[in-house]
Amino acid sequence: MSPRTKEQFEEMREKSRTKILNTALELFATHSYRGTTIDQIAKKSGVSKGLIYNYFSSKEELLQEVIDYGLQIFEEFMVVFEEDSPEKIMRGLIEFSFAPELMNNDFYMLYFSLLLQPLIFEKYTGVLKPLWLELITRLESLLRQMGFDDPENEARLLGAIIDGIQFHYLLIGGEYPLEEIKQFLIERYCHPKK
Amino acid sequence: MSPRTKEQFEEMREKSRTKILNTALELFATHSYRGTTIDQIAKKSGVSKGLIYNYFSSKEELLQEVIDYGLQIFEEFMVVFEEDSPEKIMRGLIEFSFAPELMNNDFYMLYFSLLLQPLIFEKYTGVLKPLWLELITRLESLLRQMGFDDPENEARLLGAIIDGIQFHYLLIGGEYPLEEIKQFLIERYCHPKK
Amino acid sequence: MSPRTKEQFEEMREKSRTKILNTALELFATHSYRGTTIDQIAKKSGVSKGLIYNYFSSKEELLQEVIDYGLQIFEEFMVVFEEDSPEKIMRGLIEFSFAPELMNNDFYMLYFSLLLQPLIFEKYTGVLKPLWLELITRLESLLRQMGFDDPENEARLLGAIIDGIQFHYLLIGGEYPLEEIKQFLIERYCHPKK
Amino acid sequence: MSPRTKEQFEEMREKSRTKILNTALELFATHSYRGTTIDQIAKKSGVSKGLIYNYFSSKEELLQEVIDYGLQIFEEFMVVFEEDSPEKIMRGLIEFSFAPELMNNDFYMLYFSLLLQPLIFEKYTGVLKPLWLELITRLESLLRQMGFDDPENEARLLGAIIDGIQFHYLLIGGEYPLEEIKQFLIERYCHPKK
DNA sequence: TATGAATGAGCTTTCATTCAT
DNA sequence: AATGAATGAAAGCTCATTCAT
Repeated sequence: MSPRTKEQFEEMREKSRTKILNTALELFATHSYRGTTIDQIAKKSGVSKGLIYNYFSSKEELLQEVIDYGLQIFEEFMVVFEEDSPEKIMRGLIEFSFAPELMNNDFYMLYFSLLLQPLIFEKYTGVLKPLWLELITRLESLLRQMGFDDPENEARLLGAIIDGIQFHYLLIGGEYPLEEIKQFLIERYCHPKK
Repeated sequence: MSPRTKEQFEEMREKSRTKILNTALELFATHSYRGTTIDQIAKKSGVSKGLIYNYFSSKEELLQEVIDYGLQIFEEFMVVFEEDSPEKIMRGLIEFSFAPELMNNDFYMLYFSLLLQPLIFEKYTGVLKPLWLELITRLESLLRQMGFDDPENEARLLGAIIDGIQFHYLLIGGEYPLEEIKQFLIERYCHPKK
Repeated sequence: MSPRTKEQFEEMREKSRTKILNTALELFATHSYRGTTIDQIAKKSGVSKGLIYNYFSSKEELLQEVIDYGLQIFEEFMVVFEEDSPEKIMRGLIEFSFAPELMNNDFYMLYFSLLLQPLIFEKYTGVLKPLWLELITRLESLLRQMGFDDPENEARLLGAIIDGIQFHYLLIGGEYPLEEIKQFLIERYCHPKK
Repeated sequence: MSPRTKEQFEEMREKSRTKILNTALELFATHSYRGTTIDQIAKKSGVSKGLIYNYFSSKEELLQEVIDYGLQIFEEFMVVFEEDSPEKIMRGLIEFSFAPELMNNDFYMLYFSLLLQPLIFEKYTGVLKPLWLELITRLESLLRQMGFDDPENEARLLGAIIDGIQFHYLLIGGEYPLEEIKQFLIERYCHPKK
C-alpha cells in the first residue's frame, strides 16, 4: 500500500523477470530455441510456468526480449569506436572481442544459432546481419586510417577471424589459448603500416 | 520367382534413400533438426512419411546418416594434403575450402548448427570436433614448412579465418566477394616466407 | 501346364498356406493378435508380406482361419465321448486334455487370450463359449452315469480344473507335474461312486 | 503466494490420477493393453490426452501402475492366511476368492491376459507368477494341517479350481452359479479329514 | 502476483494394406 | 504366384498456452 511496498513489488517483479531472461538466454543458447521448453525455463529459474506468461506473452516474445537483452552487449561493444587513435580503437576492439566475460556469455552462441537459421528467424537475423556489416565497415575505416594496403579485404578477414575465434572458443572451451591469440592479433592489426 | 530382380529393388531403394537424405540435409541445415518435421521431409522429397521409416529407424538415425553422408565431403577435403609442395597444398586447400560447390552445400550449415549444441548433439560433436583439430594441426605443419614465424598461432588464425568466412558466406550469400577474399588469402598464405 | 505341374503348384500353395497359418498361430498365441504384425509373420514363415494377402484377405481373416484350424483339435477332443463306458470315456477325456502334444499347442494360449477379450473378439468367443458349455453338459452326464452325488456342480468343478490346469501349465511350463496331476484326477473322477 | 494450497493441488492430482487409473484398468482388462488407446482412456475418464502424460510418463508406465494398483487387492487377499484354525483360514480364503466385489474386478482379467503373454510382459509376469506359486504353497500347508491325503496335488488342484472358476466366471458372467459352487467347495475343502 | 493442473494441436512413429512388376 | 517398396490412417507422445483459484 505504501510507496515502499510498491517499490518492493517492483523490485521483486524485476528480479523474477531478470531470472527468467537469464535462464532463457542460457537454455536457448545451449539447447536452442526449439530444444528448450517453457517448463525447463520455469524449473531452472524457480518460478511457475504461469508466471513466465505473466511477463512474456509467448515463447517467441521471450526470445525477442532475450535478444534485445543481449544486444545491449553489442552496443557497449560499439562504444569503443568513439575513442581516440585508430590503433587504440583497434586494440580496444580486439581486447573487448575476446574478453572472457564476453566469450563466456551465452549470447554469442545464441547469436550464431539464430544467424544460421535465417529462414526461421528472419525477424532477428534482419537485425543482427546489419550489425555485423556495420562492424566490417568500421573495421575497414580503421584499417584504412592505419595505412593497410587492402583495407576492404583486410576488414573482411579480420571480421571472419573474430567470429571464427569466437566459434572455435565455443567448441574448445577453456583449452583455447585465447590470450595468446589475442596478442598475436594485436601485434598484427594494431600497428600503423608505416 | 521374383517379380523384380534384386538389382531393380536395390536401385529403387537407393533412389528413395538418396532423395530422402538430400532433402533431410537441406531441411536440417536451413530449418534445424528440431525445426524440421518428418512430414516436411516426406512432402519435399515426394515420398510418404511411412517410407522414411522404412529406411531410417528414427528421426535421429536419419540425422546420423545425414551427417555421415556429409562427412564424405570432409574426407575429400583432407585428401588435398597428400600432394606435393606445401605452397601447392595450401593453395589447394584454400581453393577447396571456398569452392562454390562446397560453400553452397548445406552441410556447412548443419555442421555449424550441431557444433553449437554440444549438450544435445554430443554424439555428433564428438566426431566433428576432432576433425577440426586435425585440420589445425595440418595447417600448422604446412605453415612451419613454409617458414612462417609463429606457425602455431598462424594456424589457429587461418582455421578461424576459414570457418569465419564460411560462416559469413552463409549469412551474406551470393553478395559475398568469395573469389576476391580467396585470392587475398592465397596471396598471404601460399608463399614461402623466404 | 500338365496336370502334374498343377498338382505341384497346388502342393506348394498348400505348403505356403500351412506355413503361414502355423506361424500366425504361434505368434498370435505368444504375442497376441494385436501384438503380432504381418511383417513378423512374413519374416518368420519365410514368405513375403504380399503373399500373405494372396492367401488371406486381411489380418482378421487370417485370425479367423487360425481359429478354425485350431478348432479341429477340439473336434477330435469331442470324439472321445462317442465310446463305451462312462469311466473309460472320462479317462480318455482326461488323458486327452493333458496330452503333452495338446498342452504344448499354442492354440490353448490363443483360446484363452481370445476368450478374455469378448468385447473385441465377440465373433470368436461366440463360437468358443458354446463349445465349453457343451463340454460341461457332457461332463455332467458322465458324472451322473457314474453315480456322483452332485453331478452338476462336480461337472463345473471338473471343467474349471481342466482349464485351470491348462492355464497353470502355460504359466509354469515343463516344471509342471502334469503326469502326476493327471493320475490324481483319474483316481478321483474315473471310478464309479458305487 | 499460492493461489491454491498444496493440499488443494494434491487433491486435484489424486482425483485425476485415480480416475485415469480406474479407467485404464477397466479398458486394459476388457480390451487388452494393446487394444486400448490413450485416447480411449482420456475420453472415458473425461480428461485430456495430455493430462495422462502429466501423471504417467508412457503408456507402459501406466500399465505398470495399474498393475501395482491391482496388486493391493492380492495383498489383502493374502492377509486371510494370518488367522486361526486351518478350516477357518481355508473357508475365508474361498469366500474371499469368489467374493463378487473381487470377481467383478477387472484386475482378474488383466492378470490373466498378462500372464498369457510372458514374452511381451515378462517384466510383469515375473512378479505375478511367484505370487501364484506362493498361494499353492500356502494351500498345501493348510491341506496338510487338515489331514488331506495328498496335500501337494490337492493344493495344485484347488489352485487350478480357483483360477478355473474365475476364468469361467469371466466368460459366463452373471449366469454363473457362483454361490452354489462356493458352498460346494467349502463342503469339500473346509472340513478336517478326520 | 503466482501456481500448476489441464488442454489440444501437432509431431514422431507404427503397421495393415496396396500395387507395380 | 511372388516380391517388397510404398502408402496413409491412426496411434503414442510433446509442449506452448490457458485458466481457475
